[in-house]
Amino acid sequence: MTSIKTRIAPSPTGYLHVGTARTALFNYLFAKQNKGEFVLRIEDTDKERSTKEFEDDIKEGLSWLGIEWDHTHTQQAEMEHHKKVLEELIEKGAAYVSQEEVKKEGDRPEVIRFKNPKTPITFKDIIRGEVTMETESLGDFVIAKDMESPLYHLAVVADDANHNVTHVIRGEDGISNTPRQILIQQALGYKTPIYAHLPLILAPDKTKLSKRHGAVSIIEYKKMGYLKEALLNYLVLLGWHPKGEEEILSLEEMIKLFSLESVQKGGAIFDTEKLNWINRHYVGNLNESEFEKYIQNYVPEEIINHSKKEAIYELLKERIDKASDIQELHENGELSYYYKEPALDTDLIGGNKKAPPKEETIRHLEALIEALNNAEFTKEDIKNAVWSYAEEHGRGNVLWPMRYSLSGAPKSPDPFTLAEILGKEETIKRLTKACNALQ
RNA sequence: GGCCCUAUCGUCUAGCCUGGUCCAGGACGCUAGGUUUUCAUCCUAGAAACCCGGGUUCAAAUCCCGGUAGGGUCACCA
Repeated sequence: MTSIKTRIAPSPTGYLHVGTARTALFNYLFAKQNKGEFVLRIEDTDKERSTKEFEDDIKEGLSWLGIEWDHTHTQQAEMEHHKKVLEELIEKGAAYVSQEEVKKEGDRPEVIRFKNPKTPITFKDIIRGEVTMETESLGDFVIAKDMESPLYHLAVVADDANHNVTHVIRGEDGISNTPRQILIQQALGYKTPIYAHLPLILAPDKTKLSKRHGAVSIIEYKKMGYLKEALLNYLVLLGWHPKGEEEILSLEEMIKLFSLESVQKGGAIFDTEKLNWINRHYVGNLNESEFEKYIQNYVPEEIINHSKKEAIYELLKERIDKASDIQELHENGELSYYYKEPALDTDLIGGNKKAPPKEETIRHLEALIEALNNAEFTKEDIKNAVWSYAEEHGRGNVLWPMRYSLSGAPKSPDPFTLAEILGKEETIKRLTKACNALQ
């Protein structure tokens, strides 16, 4: 049995987007679980549009995700071989130099066309079964601009054969290219690889991902603060599902459980909500130091230098889906109260809806100040100092003013945690200020 | 338009090959309730789907046929 080899063959004319990343992942998974090889081939035959920047982005994205390739090569480096294949094709009479009408700028008067035998092509697709296509309408398609400039179909066939690629796992948009490639393989006497055409990842409007809709670089997801484990986990669930009901999977588990045969046929819409949920799950598993490192570029200085930053981080952890959410929290004023005395809206001190008369709220605040003056300042002690009073006068009536006085925000963590983080002096100060504001 | 692919809750999907155990299961989201005020977390409950029409069969989400809908692809791009 020959050993299995798969490849991901992106062209450096665009970023590594989620579609390509998912295709790479499936290729990787299939190769690894079969103890085979996974290679990266940069398809840069289009010299005008290929850039180093995109090539770097593709490699950076794959590396970040942990999708490691065993070998890499560019098609530019295969030029000599392509030329030889082209010559062989012409020699065999399977391709010919064709005189062309120059229709648009850049057109050449002479190109190389494949002599299409126009026989119907049937190929085996692991995901879709047998697929048959007529090739009549393809005509004598162009396979090279000249002997030095092979085009996609020729290069793909030459490279896959030359590098012994056994399984071509690619997006469904490649399915209509397959007959052309098989025709070339047959003319050359090459073995046809086994195909598997993956369902497309769709934008929310059910169309193919495009530059204006979702086809951004994977690196952008990294910048938004998505964890690679989460993105990988979400991606593997797009078009495939493990047998059991557990959806949270590590790369190792994916390699073990993945099955190309059970890949879905229909396209899958990319759902940011679920990605966020999965990311939140992985964020929750981060330990203290991992979490601190994870959010370091998103947290304001004041929090980083805060004496109680560990406690604040713990709170932050359960309020975010991804690191960049912290910036949003900050902009909404849900962070500044940890280090800065908040501005209070006197109408909100008593409560956000059915607030009791302010005389009553003043009394509660005074009682809180007195109780806290004599308390130790751990969360537990604070709660104990205040709890029976709050029970007696209505939790909402007492605890809301306490919480709001400390945070100045309609939404925030509970007042005990807040008070502990602020410390006794600052807590009493803010409570007193709220009390005075009501007079 | 030609060729091709696809069709289960809003979304990702299990089940389909080997018809009955499926008045269709899970997850995200949503709704309601609960957990020491608000927000978040967490817990519990709930609403929510077999595209349509024929056929085969005692029995169809599952098999067959036909529609319909959606998508992909038709470059001297990859």
